[in-house]
Amino acid sequence: MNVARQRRSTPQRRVILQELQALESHPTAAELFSIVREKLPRISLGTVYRNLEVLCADGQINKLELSGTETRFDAITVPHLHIRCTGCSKVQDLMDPPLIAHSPDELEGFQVQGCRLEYFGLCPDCRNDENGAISH
Amino acid sequence: MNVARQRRSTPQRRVILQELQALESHPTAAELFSIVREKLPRISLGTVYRNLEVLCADGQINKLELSGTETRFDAITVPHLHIRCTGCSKVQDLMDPPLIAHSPDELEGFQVQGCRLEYFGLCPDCRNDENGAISH
DNA sequence: ATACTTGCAAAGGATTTGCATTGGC
DNA sequence: GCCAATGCAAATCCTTTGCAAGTAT
Repeated sequence: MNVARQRRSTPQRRVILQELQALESHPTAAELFSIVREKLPRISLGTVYRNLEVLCADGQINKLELSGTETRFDAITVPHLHIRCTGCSKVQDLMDPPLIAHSPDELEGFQVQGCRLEYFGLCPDCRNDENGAISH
Repeated sequence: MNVARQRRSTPQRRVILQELQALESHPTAAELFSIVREKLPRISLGTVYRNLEVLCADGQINKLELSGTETRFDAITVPHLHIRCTGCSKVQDLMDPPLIAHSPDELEGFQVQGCRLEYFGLCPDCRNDENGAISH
């Protein structure tokens, strides 16, 4: 069994949470690292990863494991859907999703724990780029 | 612009596709590598990755980029949903999904290309293990 | 004082890539 | 013969981990 470890309040953990809450974006660990480093120049990337893990475990933030990209994090605790840009990889909350997925308790023998519904496409900026010139 | 490269038919490419089509599972590149190696002992993992990429580009197989795990591949070209076991990471097709996600053409400024709906939970085997003893 | 946290560096795992060689066409 | 494809190994990218030192409680 998992013995619940008691948490300590450290400047690192506080700043990481605070910066994440201040962002409306969904940064990767590396992005958050460079933001937090402005406040705490000596912080290490490992500490960021460890604290993101702890904050997730405590339910203060969410880990977004979207398709095929780096893990991203957000501080919004209410369930919501995301759309990811296939051009620039930006992830945005969907405020007005076309449908909300629901999870039955059981599916074909599986005990269902949840589901993930994620849209992807080109964000407004990348649509313009496509119209413009650059192809990949 | 992408100049379409002409494809050659190699034993490696043929066996990779054939073995993937013969599987009802959704193997990772590494799993497929060890299966294919029984037929072609000298094949390298890099070749498997490169061919999976090519076969995807040609629409003969699909890449499954599910939450936070390794990329998996399947040879089923009709759209369908998946459920992933959070215990053993097995991925199974959902033959009778509780809902089918649909994609509008546009969402909040994004040009929608598609969406992914994925369930996760404990597969029958892992449910038994939980009831048994082991906790992580 | 205890034991959770940190910084640092090294290790890990998945995937990609450089390069000389092989082999479809 | 040309150039795509291969095998091999090294490189890359993201993430985790070991460890000694630091610090919240």
